[in-house]
Amino acid sequence: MARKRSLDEGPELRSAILATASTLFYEHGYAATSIRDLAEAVGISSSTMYHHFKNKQDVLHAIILTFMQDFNDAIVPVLRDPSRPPAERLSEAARRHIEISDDRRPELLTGNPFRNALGPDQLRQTIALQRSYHSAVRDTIAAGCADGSFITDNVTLATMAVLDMLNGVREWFHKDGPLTREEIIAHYQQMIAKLLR
Amino acid sequence: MARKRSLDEGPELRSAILATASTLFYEHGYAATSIRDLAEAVGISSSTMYHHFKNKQDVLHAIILTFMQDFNDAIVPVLRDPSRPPAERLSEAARRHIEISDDRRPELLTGNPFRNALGPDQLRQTIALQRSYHSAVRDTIAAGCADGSFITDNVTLATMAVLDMLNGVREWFHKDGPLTREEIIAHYQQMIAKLLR
DNA sequence: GTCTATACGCAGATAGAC
DNA sequence: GTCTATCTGCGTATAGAC
Repeated sequence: MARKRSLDEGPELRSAILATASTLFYEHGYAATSIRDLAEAVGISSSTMYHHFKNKQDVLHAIILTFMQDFNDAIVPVLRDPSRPPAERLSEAARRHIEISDDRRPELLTGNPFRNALGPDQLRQTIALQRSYHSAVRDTIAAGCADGSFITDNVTLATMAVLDMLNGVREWFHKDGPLTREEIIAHYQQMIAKLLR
Repeated sequence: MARKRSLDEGPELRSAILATASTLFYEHGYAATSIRDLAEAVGISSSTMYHHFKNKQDVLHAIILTFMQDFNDAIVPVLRDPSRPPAERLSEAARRHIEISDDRRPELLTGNPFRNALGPDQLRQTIALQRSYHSAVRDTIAAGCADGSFITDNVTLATMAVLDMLNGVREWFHKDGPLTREEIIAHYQQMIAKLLR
């Protein structure tokens, strides 16, 4: 477990810490992962951790913030692209949502224990990012209703249903399962279309 | 926080411990909740905890097991009732799923950190219970496809989509929000019907 | 920038009085 | 059946050498 690191990987050390930390947090939780566990898994001493991060909370915050920003950067522009019809935008967003949350599974640290481990400002920041993503999805569904391509009794609930469906995938999908990720994406795109028609 | 308990509530003490523990675990996580935190919140000493439970892990296991058994007992018979058509069974199951997971929100302790805190046998038990619920939903959807009341390209994925939709509700629903729980249930029943048509 | 050594408190769990 | 007192190890975080 505690391999020695080569001396020239200094610049990438911060990223390595974040990658390892996200896996440990995802698997065992924030409180159950000690700085010593993390340092050992990375192959450094625990004091070196404190040279790169102020404290354990900041490691968590960096993981969550980076991921959510990347997530939004990859999907919100698609949803907000006025040159494409809403149905197409939502379908492409669904693909990316599934892909990113699968590819970077351990970085998606949600639930009360993670939320409550953040400081007040850090929490506000993540809530704002989540809200901006939710709004983009909601606005796209509303736009589809406005132009007649979608039908739903309640835009807010349809938004939550779609998001929860998409978020669920990474909880049960395994790449060695009976269906490829591409197949799952295609089926989910169809199910979302059905839900909104 | 640390009120003294009256001396005659001995028989209910175990339940009180479980109720308080589920809230603390749900809010802060398993590892972040110490036996001392729990004892203080209940109003007893930490050693009294060990008189009622072998260790902290067994408190978690008792919460999860009790909830999952109650959940299955309340819903699986509905799904397996041969006297009702599949669509009606699924709709009633959706109602109960939303109601129970809202009413007993803190007892639904899911995710890797909770799973990995259980012992191997305890984990097997919870997986078996989850599987039997999933199978009941899946079989109901398959039965609806067989008799022509449901249409779906993939029964397994439709099952997961429905379950993830339903599980999502308790994450964002608050009783002081714009919609009542009844309204949400009705909309979700409709969305599920649409998804399977 | 990384290490060893360490401060200091809190964790799970137990002993034994009442 | 509940308590006070306590064991022992591990937690976060820091000091200070190299």
